[in-house]
Amino acid sequence: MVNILETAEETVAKPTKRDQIVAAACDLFLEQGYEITSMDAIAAEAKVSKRTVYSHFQSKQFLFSEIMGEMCERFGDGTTAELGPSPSPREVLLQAAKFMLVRITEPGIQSLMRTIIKESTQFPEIGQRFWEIGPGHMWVRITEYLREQHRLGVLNVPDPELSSAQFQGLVAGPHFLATLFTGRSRWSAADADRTAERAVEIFLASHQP
Amino acid sequence: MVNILETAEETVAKPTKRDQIVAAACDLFLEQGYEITSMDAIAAEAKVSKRTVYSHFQSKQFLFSEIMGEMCERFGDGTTAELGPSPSPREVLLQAAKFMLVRITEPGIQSLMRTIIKESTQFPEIGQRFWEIGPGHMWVRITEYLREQHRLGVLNVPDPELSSAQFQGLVAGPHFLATLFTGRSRWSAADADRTAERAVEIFLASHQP
DNA sequence: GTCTATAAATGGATAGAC
DNA sequence: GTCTATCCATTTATAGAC
Repeated sequence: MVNILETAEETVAKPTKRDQIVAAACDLFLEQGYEITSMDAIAAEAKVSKRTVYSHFQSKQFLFSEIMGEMCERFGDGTTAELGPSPSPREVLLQAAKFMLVRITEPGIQSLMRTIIKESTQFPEIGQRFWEIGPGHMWVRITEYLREQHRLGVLNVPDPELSSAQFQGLVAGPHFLATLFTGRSRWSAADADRTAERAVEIFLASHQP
Repeated sequence: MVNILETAEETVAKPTKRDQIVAAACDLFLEQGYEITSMDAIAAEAKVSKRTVYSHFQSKQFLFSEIMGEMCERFGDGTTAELGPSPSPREVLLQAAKFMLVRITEPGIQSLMRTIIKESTQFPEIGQRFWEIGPGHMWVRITEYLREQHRLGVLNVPDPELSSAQFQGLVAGPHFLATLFTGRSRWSAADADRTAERAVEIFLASHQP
């Protein structure tokens, strides 16, 4: 029911048929997954004939890939901000942790991640793309940041790649694992700040020089 | 191609038709997921007519639910061992961490988890069951253990539920996150021991009284 | 229990008119 | 670009013989 993807330009003007199709497909794919969602259902939801869908998107696979790719890009926006420069590692990591948690706890994003994980065996390029833009990108950036802090002697991080992954696990774990299997977690967006702070505390306490 | 589920009783005797069906369905469901796998394919893989499949399992949903439930049970075996009593929290947590990593890095289990995540919107009871038997069970046990250690003054764990989840994230994160999206991780089963040790170190360093 | 054959429904994709 | 109507392949599930 949540529509993440909206055409940026001129949301005021009445939506074109294509927009309607994209919105409908977006909702249904995220809600049900690729296989279950039929082109009939998309056409119906978009209040458009099935032929119109096919005149805009040559196939179901193409439509799905197009939409998911676009959503990955949208998801990536905002993760490009630099990590620091900031006075203390505590501030930098806290900012990163909070950013991750904001992202992870958005309902739309949860559906997106779930759908990508679901279909990543059939559409590996989508999983890869999301990884590179989202968690993978964050992992690389934190890795580089930690490596630098280690070099400067501010932190003790002999294996920055592993530490970076552990940081991500520490931050995201509580909100993530249960959600994947049961659909809900003990912690919600309201707990995000506290979770972030606790994660950073734990991480820093064990990486002092 | 990996068959996790095998009938425990009399694996020596020649497999019954039912066994063949179960084995085939197991393979195909884990490999392709619920929707894509057809009853035709299962019958073919089991070298049995489709009618025979239906005489053993009343529907595709039933077959899937039955098999996944059974695999959850098998997965749960071994997680029931007690946490401790052991001299040091380090030993107990290390044992738990290694156990988790052994489980997580098994190829068969990865397929299982992936399939459960995929189908947990359609079959929520399966996701729930797996959670309760697997990660959720571990989470509860570690929570209780940490609560007790806090009470005894051995560790400082003001919020055992959160700490338990963080411990899981710390241990599983590196092997888990990338695998879900890209299908492979930078760390493999060979790194498991080191990952476990590092996770326990980090956790303990930040929970000293 | 097991098979071949088939029913009944659905889904992806297209034809051709407007 | 858009629509109605339709083709064709596939899929779940069942009938009835052995």
